[in-house]
Amino acid sequence: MKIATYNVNGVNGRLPVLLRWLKESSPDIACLQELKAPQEKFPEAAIREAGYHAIWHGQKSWNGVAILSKSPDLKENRRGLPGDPEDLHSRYIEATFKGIVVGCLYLPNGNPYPGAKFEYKLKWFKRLSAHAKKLLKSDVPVVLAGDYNVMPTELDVYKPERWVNDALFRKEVRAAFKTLVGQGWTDALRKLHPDETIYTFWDYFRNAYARDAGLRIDHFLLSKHFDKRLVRAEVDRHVRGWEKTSDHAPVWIEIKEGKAASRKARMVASRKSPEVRKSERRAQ
DNA sequence: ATGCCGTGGAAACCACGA
Repeated sequence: MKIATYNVNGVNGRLPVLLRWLKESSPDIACLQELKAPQEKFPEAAIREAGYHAIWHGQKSWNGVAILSKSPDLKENRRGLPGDPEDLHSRYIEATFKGIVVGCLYLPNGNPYPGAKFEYKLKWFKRLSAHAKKLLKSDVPVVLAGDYNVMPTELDVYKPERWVNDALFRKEVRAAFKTLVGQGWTDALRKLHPDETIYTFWDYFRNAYARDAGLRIDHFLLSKHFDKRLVRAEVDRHVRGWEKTSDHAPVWIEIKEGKAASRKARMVASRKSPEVRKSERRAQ
């Protein structure tokens, strides 16, 4: 099973590139970020034509996340993170697919530092960590994929010293990422490529892609259920070289369909919720 | 390394991204 994440930077402006990549890469699941489109302007028909079902949470002008799936067996769990009803940004959508929970996230950029946007980023990070902890506790296989807007270590930045006071690399943000991973998550790309320089983003200017002046900010965090199921983790970096392309490249993982996990998934899927049990007891 | 490019939306410029 192939699961991808791609910050498209405008789903309508990027549609030809997105469709070209979907056809070439053919992921089973694709998490998209930065749709930059209101709910009703998501290009659902074109994406269906390309063979994908979709759930999405749009927003006028900015943000916006979607999960695409070849199979119709994709059930939305939630949109938005719990913990702040005032937060109206479309930055999180979550679904269950074949017994796997897939969280698609677009963590706030946080610049400039210091400032309100940076504080918002840290708060959003805390809410993500709280939710991630609950997901781990549920003991269902979970994939948290998306644009985290964090370079976790110096290996993930072409020139670390230039980024120390940037919201993507500030020590508070790196610490937040470390705390999150410390709950028991696996950084899939790093697990399979421990010492490699890997980038997922290259700035549009200063010829950044040609100079390979990149950042690794798009990540896959996996629950322990995937420890023996993760087969590959790669960046489709050539896509960053296409005409009219996003400043991010797609990132993807390949996982084995493991029998144990399937049994587990079936068990979880058939488990009755406490509410259902309660109402059944009442009915007796 | 300062938004130099790119996107979207509203109004021929501005907000925002990383």
